[in-house]
Amino acid sequence: MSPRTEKQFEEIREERKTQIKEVALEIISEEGIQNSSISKIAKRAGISKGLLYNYYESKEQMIKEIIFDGMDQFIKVFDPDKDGLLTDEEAKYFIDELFHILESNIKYWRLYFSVMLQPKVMLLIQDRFIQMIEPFMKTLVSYFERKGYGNPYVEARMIAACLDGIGFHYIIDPKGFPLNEIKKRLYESI
Amino acid sequence: MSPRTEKQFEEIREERKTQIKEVALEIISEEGIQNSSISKIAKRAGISKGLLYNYYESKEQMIKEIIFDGMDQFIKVFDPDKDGLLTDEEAKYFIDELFHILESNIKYWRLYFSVMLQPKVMLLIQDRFIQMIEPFMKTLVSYFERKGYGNPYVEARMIAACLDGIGFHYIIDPKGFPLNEIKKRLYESI
Amino acid sequence: MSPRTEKQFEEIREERKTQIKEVALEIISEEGIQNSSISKIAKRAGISKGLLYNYYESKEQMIKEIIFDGMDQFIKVFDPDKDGLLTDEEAKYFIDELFHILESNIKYWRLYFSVMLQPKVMLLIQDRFIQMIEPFMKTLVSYFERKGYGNPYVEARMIAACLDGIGFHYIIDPKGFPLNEIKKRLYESI
Amino acid sequence: MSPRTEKQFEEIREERKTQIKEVALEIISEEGIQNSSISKIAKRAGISKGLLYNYYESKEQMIKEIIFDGMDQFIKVFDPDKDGLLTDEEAKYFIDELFHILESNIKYWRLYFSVMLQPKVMLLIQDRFIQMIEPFMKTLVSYFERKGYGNPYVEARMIAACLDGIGFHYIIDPKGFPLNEIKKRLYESI
DNA sequence: AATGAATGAGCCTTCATTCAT
DNA sequence: CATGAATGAAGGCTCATTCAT
Repeated sequence: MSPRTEKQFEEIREERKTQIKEVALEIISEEGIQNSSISKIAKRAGISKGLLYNYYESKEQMIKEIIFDGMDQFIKVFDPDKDGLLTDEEAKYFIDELFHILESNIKYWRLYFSVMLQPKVMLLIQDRFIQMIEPFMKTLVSYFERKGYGNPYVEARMIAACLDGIGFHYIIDPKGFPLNEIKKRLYESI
Repeated sequence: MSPRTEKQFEEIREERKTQIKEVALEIISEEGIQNSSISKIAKRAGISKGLLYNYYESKEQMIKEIIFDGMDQFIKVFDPDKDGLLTDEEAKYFIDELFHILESNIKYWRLYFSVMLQPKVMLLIQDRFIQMIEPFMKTLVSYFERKGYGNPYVEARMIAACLDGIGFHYIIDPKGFPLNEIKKRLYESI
Repeated sequence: MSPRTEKQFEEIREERKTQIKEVALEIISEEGIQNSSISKIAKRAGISKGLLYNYYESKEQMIKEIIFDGMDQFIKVFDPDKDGLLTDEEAKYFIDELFHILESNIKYWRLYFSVMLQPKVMLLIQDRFIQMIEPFMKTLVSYFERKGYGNPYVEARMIAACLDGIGFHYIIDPKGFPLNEIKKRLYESI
Repeated sequence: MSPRTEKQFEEIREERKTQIKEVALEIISEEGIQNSSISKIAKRAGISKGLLYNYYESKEQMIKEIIFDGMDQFIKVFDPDKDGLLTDEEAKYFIDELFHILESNIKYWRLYFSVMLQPKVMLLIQDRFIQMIEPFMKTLVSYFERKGYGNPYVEARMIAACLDGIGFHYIIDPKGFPLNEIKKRLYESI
């Protein structure tokens, strides 16, 4: 049994952090950011408050990391080859994936919308957010350009808004919202 | 000095309530419901915390009243003759008005989205909300039925989601979002 | 119609004050001193808070007056001819009257015991209280002296304590406490 | 430094809880339940308000625990062999003990009387109180029955009331009240 | 690495009292 | 005499964060 290398420690640390984030996201999605106390999170994660602060310097930081994780996931599915060109196939793939993420991760999206509505919190993640959203918009615009739309920029903002609207309505009413039909309906629009 | 008449008191009350509601809405739109403390609201309104409770029996009640005010405004502009039939003209009028309200009342819409995301707050207004949204959806569905859409219900949910998405994007980025172009773009879709 | 004399004004004032005191005592006996806000009292008395302060300079003063009123009532029935001599007849009369006061004025006695338990409040009424209780005790002692008791002072303190105990138990459990039988039982002891 | 063991934490908790209860009882006995704020208690105990809530989930709970502690003490001394039969010897022992408890724990008895007078607080402890007082009364009644009293129930209520009266007068005036003589006087009555 | 006791600022709310009218 | 709007201090409670062990 050789002593654990630094890398192994790092891995263990990351695993722990991920576990904590999962618990935190769960609680936040159940009760909102403000009602999710560090105490609750630590307790459900099975660790002490003190230890939690060993992993995250503050509640704010922890939430930031959770949000960033979600963003990363989003970036992965959009324009996967990062060539800035969205083929028809990639567009369909993107929508499929987006709806998949939405469905499989309601908790995250509740947090996402919550954060967007709190300017003070938004400030914390703004840079990263823009960094995520910009290539997305550019690619979309160029996509609609190639499709020959009169005002591709407006079209891009329109589709982006609609996608958020769909996400919003889905998380508000996950059982009632006809997510699949909406997805099919979307195929026709793009 | 004779005491103030009942009418004078009534006037004072109305003015104060309105003033408080305005300040509260402003702060809520800046910081979210949870971060808007009674202290902050009272301070910005230039009154004591105690006085606020002279006008609203609780923070909850205050928020409820603010939300209801906004709902009333919304109800007024949709299907104004309340016949359940949305003519093409009325549809256009509705969109115009909706965008107008949106533009002139960003603060309220921030509150609206905040509320939607907080089940606890939603509970407070659920009844009134359903009462507002149901005829809206019914009318929309019948509108798309008459237009010959294959799945009018999905179409209605789609448009509702998109409208919310547009609102959402607008309040997040009021300066950058091309509201007018989006409006025109919407005319074509309906 | 001659203008009201000062005396008449004084009478009206006294009537009002009495009415307020009655309401106050009622509320206090229902909810305790602390939970009886000036607002509630004024509202139930049908006047404004401001006016109440016209009659009493503070809540404390008002309560003081209510307590003093009760004491006066008590003094009246004990040794009515104020000769310091308690005849057997007067003793019986006193007990009768005491039990009558107790029964007909539970509200007051709740307040009385409450006040006795709050040293800070007691301080306010101490002087008057001693002034009331001293002749009572003296008379009692001399009564038991004449009866030939070995330790008349102890006997007096004993009976005084028991009377308070009876009052206490009665107000705690007015329906269950056998007040009449206890009264008869008392006749035998004196 | 290794973290504290569970046992160490338990010890700290026990000590703190006891310390808090002592201070709370002291303040309550000085100012009554309603005037004893958590602030005052925490301040005199030399801890922060927040910490108090680490030990008691509410002011109510804290008071409940304090009251129950006192009740337990009382139950111990009455009819110690729990056979429901009070011998003459046990009766004397009980009185001795009762007076001893009274003398050594004035603060608690102030609380006891306070609680009796506050229906809201009484509700919290009613069950436990009845459970305590019922066997006491039953035993008393049967005691007087065996002694051949005409109305043993009335006699029991009478003695109970007198005992409370004595307690009441003692806590109101601990220095002046002739507790020892009263005790001797009581021996004769039973 | 790990614990949870401890802090302190802040939250919502209540209420005796004052004061312009 | 009469009103109730307005104040300000205090009350019960919560919670992110720190720290001795």
